[in-house]
Amino acid sequence: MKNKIKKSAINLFYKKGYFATSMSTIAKATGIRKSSIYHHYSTKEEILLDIFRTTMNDLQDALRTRLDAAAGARERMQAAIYCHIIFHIERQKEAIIADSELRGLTAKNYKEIIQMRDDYEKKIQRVLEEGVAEGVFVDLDIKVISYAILSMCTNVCTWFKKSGRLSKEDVAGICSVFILKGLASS
Amino acid sequence: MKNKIKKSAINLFYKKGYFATSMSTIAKATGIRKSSIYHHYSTKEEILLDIFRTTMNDLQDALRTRLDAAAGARERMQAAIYCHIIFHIERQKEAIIADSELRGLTAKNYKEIIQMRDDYEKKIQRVLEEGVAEGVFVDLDIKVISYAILSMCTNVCTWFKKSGRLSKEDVAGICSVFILKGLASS
DNA sequence: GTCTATAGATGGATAGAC
DNA sequence: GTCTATCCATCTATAGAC
Repeated sequence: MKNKIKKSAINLFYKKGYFATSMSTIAKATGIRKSSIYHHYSTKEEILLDIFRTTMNDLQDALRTRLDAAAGARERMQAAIYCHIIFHIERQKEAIIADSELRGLTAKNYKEIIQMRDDYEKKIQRVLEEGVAEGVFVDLDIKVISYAILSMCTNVCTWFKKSGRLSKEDVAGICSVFILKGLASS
Repeated sequence: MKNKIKKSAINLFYKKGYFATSMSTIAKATGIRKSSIYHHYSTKEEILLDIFRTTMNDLQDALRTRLDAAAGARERMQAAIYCHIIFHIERQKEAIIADSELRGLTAKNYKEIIQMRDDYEKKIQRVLEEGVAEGVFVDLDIKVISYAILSMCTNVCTWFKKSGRLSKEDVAGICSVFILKGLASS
């Protein structure tokens, strides 16, 4: 049941946003009364936090697995781009929530999630540093470029349409070629 | 006074988000009672719409001016990147609102703003097409690459810090070099 | 573990005096 | 053009029965 509530919340937060979604709407979508939700979650924010934790953890795990399986900065960057984009398409709803509902978290929870996001960014920045050290990437501003890459790959979840012209692998391929060309030292 | 209300709303929508901001909070920040707001705006949504219209119009105007002053696809793309990034830093608060509060608009207003955004995107896509036709840009997926470029340039407003290491021109320069390198045919 | 009922606060918006 | 006062809906959350 806890999972049914979470799924309803994901759909509603995705469609209407966190603050525009009420506990009674979540309850209705789940098929129970709103007071019953409080048996599983003590506050509305806890539902949001649960979604954040799951999403961020799964994203971290996916990246770790893909990075470990690749050798050399160029291949590792390509693996990271594919992984990030495909995750943000497959988990489109949660990705949009994780990307736009940070303001729904109070200080303590906010810090926890920001920490996870920072760790993730640092992994990408390390791959960029490796590439510069290996001489396969041109010398660049690691911070700005890492934000640029993550922004364009994250934002895919806002415009990608499953019924559209391109598959998720197509999009990952197009972005990957563009980014790696921009990074290349030669 | 209408402008004072708008400025308070911009600060609050930026800090807390549209749905988490109440009319009474806007009134308090403006130094009037909430009923007085309704003499200037008939609904809360109208305040948001006013912010959207102003921001989008100013952005459109800025791009038009900069594009008209540049010749050749490469220079025109560079002008667009600088223009877009510097606008999103100088008007950081409004840019974040315009980028994240679309769900606060009801159907009719939503369509109006989406139309403006689409027009803007098409201008960027036209520059990409020019570049491919001129042979200065590699043959690429215009739609995906235009979204990629706009995503990374728009998102600058979420991480840029005025007290930070880099000026807005620095950031525009770094992104511009990266993007133009990724686009170049040679 | 879900229910009915309700507390207690706050939301957007309006009426009418000045 | 701003004020006081208020309407009515809805919000998050809790109490206590079953």
